[in-house]
Amino acid sequence: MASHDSGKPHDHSDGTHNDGNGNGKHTGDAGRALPPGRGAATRALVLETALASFRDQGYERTTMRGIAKAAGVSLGNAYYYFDSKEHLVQEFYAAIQAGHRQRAAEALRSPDLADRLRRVIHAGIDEMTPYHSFAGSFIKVAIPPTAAASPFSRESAAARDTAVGLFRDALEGPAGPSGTARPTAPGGPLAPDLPELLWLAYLGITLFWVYDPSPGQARTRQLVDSAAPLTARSIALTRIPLLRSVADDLHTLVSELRLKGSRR
Amino acid sequence: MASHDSGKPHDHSDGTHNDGNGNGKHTGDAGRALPPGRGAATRALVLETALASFRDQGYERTTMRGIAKAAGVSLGNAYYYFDSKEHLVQEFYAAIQAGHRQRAAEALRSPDLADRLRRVIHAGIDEMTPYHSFAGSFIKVAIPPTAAASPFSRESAAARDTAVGLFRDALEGPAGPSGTARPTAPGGPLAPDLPELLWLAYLGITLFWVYDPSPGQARTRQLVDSAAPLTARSIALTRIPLLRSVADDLHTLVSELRLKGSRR
DNA sequence: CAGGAGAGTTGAACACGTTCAACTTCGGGG
DNA sequence: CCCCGAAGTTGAACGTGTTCAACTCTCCTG
Repeated sequence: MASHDSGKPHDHSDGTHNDGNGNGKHTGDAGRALPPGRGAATRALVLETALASFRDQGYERTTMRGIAKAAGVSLGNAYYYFDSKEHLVQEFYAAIQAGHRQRAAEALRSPDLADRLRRVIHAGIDEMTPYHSFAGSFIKVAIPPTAAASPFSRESAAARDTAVGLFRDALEGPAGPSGTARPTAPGGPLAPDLPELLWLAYLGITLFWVYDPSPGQARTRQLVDSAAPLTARSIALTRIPLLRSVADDLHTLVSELRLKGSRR
Repeated sequence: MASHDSGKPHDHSDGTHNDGNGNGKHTGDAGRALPPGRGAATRALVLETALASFRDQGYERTTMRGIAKAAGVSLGNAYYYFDSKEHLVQEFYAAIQAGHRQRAAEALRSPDLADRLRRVIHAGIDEMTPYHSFAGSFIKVAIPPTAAASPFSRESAAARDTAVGLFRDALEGPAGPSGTARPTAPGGPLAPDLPELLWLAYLGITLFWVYDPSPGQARTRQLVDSAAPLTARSIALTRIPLLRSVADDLHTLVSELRLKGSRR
């Protein structure tokens, strides 16, 4: 059932890809509310209400009826903009990831690869920390491979690309004075795959974090501190046959998973 | 709410641990139906019906009302024996794990550690394979750390111990002719933790399997074939400082996770 | 044999996520 | 000025997991 993907609100122009502007997330605040879609304000209102509810009630206790009521719209209206509660969670992830990107900006300027990795990952954990108590319920929505909120889903493609790009930047390091070549770009036979592999490892760390019962998730922090320099060192050693073959296996795997993700 | 854990059916003797017989899972078939608890037959009936429904409809499409109807009992009666749909899934996991244990028996007789590991893990995948298409929804129930069906939950303690024991057996290898010392028991500084670590790795492989889109999950099979000998080799190398420190980190982590699991 | 305590069982009822046919609003063409 | 179609909006209704007060049955006690 429901094999056709809808994308309800702005779905004019049947077959085309809707590249132009269509996806007007939210207008500035509440100023001009006409050209970018009259319902954009409503959409933004519902979304903000939902995110706030997620923030201080968690996933389970957040109710579609509650969101609608708090936003002052009808239940059905919330569903007009978001196909499901799960899609709301997807937006939640997107928001977190935008925050991650922002927090990580400074870390990317470090000259040392291990340091960049370490700080980028810590930045992600910083961003997620307020939600740790709800993480268990949130991850439930993201885990099923067929879920829209899955990191591998087609719906998450944009967020995924941004996240992978973040690790690409971390690998490449800061650009020198204008025109200078990057000093620390790591080479190696599987360099093109590294951003995605690091992102995958980051997902693993996130899973670890979800289960981490230590106060303030200190153990996750420690894991990051240990793993970052080790990873940086390993990257320099990908020429060694043993590591090389493991990396090749991982590469093939990631390719297949990517295939799966783009299908749905 | 509902902070008190019930364990409804056979809950006589308030404070004691209920060690004697209490947990009569199912009587033989339908013969004598008196001493082991009059409702044991009903419980078994509901459970079997539920497992069958899981098997050929998956988790989502299986309905508590559907189970009750198919079993010929009322909805509330099903809830009398199983606190929630999730607890039914937990029994499902237990059943799979029992099947795993059985399938793995032969593999444990191999004299080579890598071979034992490989075959034990393959046996587990064999057991799960019929459910791969539903695995996404099943794992959703097991992922939240607070879930009863979580591998780390107190409710899963028995199943967890059995699974860890399976890997302990795989590590120790077959006993020689009666009275002979085991030939291949691996030593090393963190030997006591190895069973649990292997079980943890097995969970990771299971997660991989859930996401594996390759036909027949061939890639998971290949991963197992690659990882098993590599793991066996690594176990012999735990004296090397680098691996040793990683192992120590993992040890502390596992200890903390175990704490978390026993709380709830 | 009467009584009763507890296991076993029932179906109504609740809150939730989701769907849907109908209604309202709005902008532009006749 | 009216009207039309699309965007936006509404609340009822469906099926779900779960809870609960009440009922029946069984067996033991007196």
